[in-house]
Amino acid sequence: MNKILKIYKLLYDEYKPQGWWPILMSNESEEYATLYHPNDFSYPKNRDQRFEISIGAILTQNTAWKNVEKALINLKKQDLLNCKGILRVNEEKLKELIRPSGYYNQKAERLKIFADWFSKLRKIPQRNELLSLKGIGPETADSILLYAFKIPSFVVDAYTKRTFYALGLIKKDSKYEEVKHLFEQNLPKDFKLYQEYHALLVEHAKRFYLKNKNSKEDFLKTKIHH
DNA sequence: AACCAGGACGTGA
DNA sequence: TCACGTCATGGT
Repeated sequence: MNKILKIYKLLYDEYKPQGWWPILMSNESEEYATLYHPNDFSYPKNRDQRFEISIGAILTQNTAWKNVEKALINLKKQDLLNCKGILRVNEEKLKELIRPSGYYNQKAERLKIFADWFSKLRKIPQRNELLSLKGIGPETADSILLYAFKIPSFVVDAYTKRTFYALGLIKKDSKYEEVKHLFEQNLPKDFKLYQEYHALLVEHAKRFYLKNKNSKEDFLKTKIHH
């Protein structure tokens, strides 16, 4: 078994399935929260849910999910968490609603641009189409493809790089596409596996590779060799 | 009370 | 191509 797949199995055995992507739900008392759904890999119910996941991917750029959740709830309460809603609301109002997620000036503009593109979307998007939109870089594009459209496109984030650099599997200055290829060339092309692997790496890195606070020794270091 | 979070873009060399 | 500054709120 190759090392990349072995690491996945070690992570999967260590942590519970993570159930990304978190979706906005309301409980009995009509309070909203984003919830994870372990072992649920069903295709997004409808167009609105694919849109919600995409918007979340944009809003979470360099931002803690808790802050994104606040923004999503603000939009939902105004019935604006859908393509038409984002197109309808005026940009200043949009800025106000997504303010908790940070960078709200640029993110508001980018949500508008994305909603405009999404409204004309009639087929599965290509990666290059997404990358051509202002505000969507490689990680956001891959997140949208993988979680909103269930296309096996591996997501590489800062946590992934930190962990794999610590394990000696990539260089510190490895490019996004290099790391992406490393995973995709060593894994079966399975969107469920890609989703779970990415989420598990985030969970692992939060425990062992928080910036400037890597106190504990990564258990993977000893186990990946035998 | 600094430091950082599930990045991306514009600029200058 | 690429290093660097910028964008911004909220949690620890």
